[in-house]
Amino acid sequence: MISLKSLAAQLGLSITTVSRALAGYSDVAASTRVRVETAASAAGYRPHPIARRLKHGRSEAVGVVLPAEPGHFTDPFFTELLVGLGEALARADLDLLVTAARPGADEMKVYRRLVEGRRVDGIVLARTRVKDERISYLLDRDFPFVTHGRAEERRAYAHVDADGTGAFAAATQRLIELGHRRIALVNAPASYMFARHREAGWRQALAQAGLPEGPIRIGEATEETGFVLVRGLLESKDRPSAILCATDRLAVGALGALTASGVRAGRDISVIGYDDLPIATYTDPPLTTIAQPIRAMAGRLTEMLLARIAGTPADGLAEIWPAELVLRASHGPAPSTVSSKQHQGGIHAQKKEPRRHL
Amino acid sequence: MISLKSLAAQLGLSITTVSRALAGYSDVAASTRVRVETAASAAGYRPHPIARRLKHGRSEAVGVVLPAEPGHFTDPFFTELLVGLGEALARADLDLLVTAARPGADEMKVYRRLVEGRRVDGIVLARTRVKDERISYLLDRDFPFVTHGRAEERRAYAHVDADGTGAFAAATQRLIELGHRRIALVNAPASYMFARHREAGWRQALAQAGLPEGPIRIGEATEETGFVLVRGLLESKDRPSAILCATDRLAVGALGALTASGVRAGRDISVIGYDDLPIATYTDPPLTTIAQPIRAMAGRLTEMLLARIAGTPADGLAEIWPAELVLRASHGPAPSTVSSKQHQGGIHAQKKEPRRHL
DNA sequence: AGGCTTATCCAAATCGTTTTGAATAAGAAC
DNA sequence: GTTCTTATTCAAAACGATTTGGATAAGCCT
Repeated sequence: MISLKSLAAQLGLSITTVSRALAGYSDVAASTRVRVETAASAAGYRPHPIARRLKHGRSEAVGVVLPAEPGHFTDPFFTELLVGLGEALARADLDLLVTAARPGADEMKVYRRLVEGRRVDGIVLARTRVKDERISYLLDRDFPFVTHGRAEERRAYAHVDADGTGAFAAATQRLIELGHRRIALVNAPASYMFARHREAGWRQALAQAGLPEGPIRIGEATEETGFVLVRGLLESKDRPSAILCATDRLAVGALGALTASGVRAGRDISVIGYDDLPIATYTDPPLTTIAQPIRAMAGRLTEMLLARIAGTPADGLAEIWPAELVLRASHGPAPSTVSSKQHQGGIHAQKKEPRRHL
Repeated sequence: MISLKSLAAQLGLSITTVSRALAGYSDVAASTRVRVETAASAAGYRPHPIARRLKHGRSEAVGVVLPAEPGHFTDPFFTELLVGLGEALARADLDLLVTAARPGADEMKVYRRLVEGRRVDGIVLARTRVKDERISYLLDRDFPFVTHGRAEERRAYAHVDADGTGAFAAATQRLIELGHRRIALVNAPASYMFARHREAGWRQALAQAGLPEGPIRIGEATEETGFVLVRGLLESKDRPSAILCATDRLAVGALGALTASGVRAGRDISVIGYDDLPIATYTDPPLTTIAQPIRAMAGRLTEMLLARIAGTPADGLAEIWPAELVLRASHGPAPSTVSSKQHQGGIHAQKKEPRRHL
């Protein structure tokens, strides 16, 4: 509310001295510094952020663009990332600017507005795509940014990603050990890098076991898609005994489709998801899934972004974090082997081995 | 990238003229205006937002504070609100500033930072509480804000809310019509205004039917709470035949508890939620719940906030919107009456009466 | 021709900081 | 007593826009 000018007038000092006293410069007498500091805190003085930003040529803000699909709710993954970023950025005294844009035509306009309108000092990208126009645009402009996820891009860019390939390979391998021979993949569109990684993990484990690839179905990562795709899978002739879903939302829809068809999830058909949403514990049966520490990753992304803004080159800033397989009851032994083998995994999995790292 | 100064120099005009030409003032010759406009668009000139903000004394931003519970994911309701606000604000060329704060001690500090640090021109509040410190603080300061939800506050404040009372009364009444006599309420903490409203609706319908109040259980609005509370309810001596849950997340936990106890939801015990999250269609059974048009409400909230920022008094700015009961299969006739009466509602409810307004 | 509009342009002030480059005074060194 | 440090303070110039209050010149009227 009070400005530096009035504070200076009130103290009988120049604006310069007051400013420098508060900024901790050594060229102001200790006695005046104390006098200024007490007056400042008494008056509740805070430097006007906008004036400081103008002077410094920085916006002290970081941008995130939420994908605003017309009908759908936003993925909880995004919110979680947002909270993590918000907390970490607040510590660095940076604002988090959130925009919503429907992916497609509008989207790049929104990014251009942020960058060319100098509204933010840096950008956080998520849900990266294989050929990600946003990444090439920001690299071209040499604008600081970090991504959650990777992309096909030869130039270096700062990123943190979960090892979706490793996680899905481990999940697939576990299903194979449980006797499953036809393991389907319900995936998000191949344009998303995370979909590609998870698919690679699935393929890798199948190949390693010498198994043929199970059926693949692809659609947007929503519950509805999961429902529709799995319903189709149940009717197909190469009906799988296990289904890997690229996200928990797909898995929830998958469980719904199984239930609607009278198929017992975790017994007749195993389902594994990815994200470990809070819902996953309370589906019927509880969903076996893969967890990534989103908030911690958001913290690391923030550190990287601050470094990039400060001028650090992107070269070394790349980390792949392990993702954790969370065993619950939506998976179990393949039906054909259930009589011969001891029941492992399945409904008791959670008790026996509550959480295990990859 | 280019400043007004350099653009003016390039054109051989003064800064003033260029500025006024672009702002559309009448005191610049038509010919110069065209010349300026073409040069500006050729150079890709955009006024530096920070400079404009400093000059205008506005921050051109609106703040929202996300509740960042340490362990839990953020409620999808909030994200949906965020997306709606983001879209509407972008149209008004305002930034949306998102901060995360754990409710409690930190929280007011965050709001004070936004207000006293002049970081935003207005604030959007959600999940209002009965005695809401945030509201009284903002009113005391005469700072523009709008709320999703109401509070106990005699002064006027701009708000949009759903008629949770009406919706829960209608839901309860429907359960009563289906023969339920003991209808429990699994509620969020009474400090939340939405919890109080929904409870009032439940009470109202019970009183109107001359029924005694069923058991009440209260806890934070998470799946886990719903699970724990409903498990307790099943063991209690006054076990209900229907459970109203204040949110879908509670309802999801409730369904989990029923399943874990071998109780058939929608047949043995009816469950109704509130929010119509995407998950609600895919629970087993699909969840009967109440939907509010969050994005549209966010749009209206934005309009109100813009008006408040422009100086409109808060007096007339108050709207209660109807909420829609979405009939699915998690509710049905009370078990004791199922043999005598025709099966109505229940699993077929969705087909017979897919969506009905209150 | 002198006065009055009208049209067009611009210098300078302002928003609230930060920072550069002195200016001043006091004490130390000669 | 002069010069040189050192300590302390401040005026003024930025940052990039908007806006006030002229200034200038041309056209019109009497």
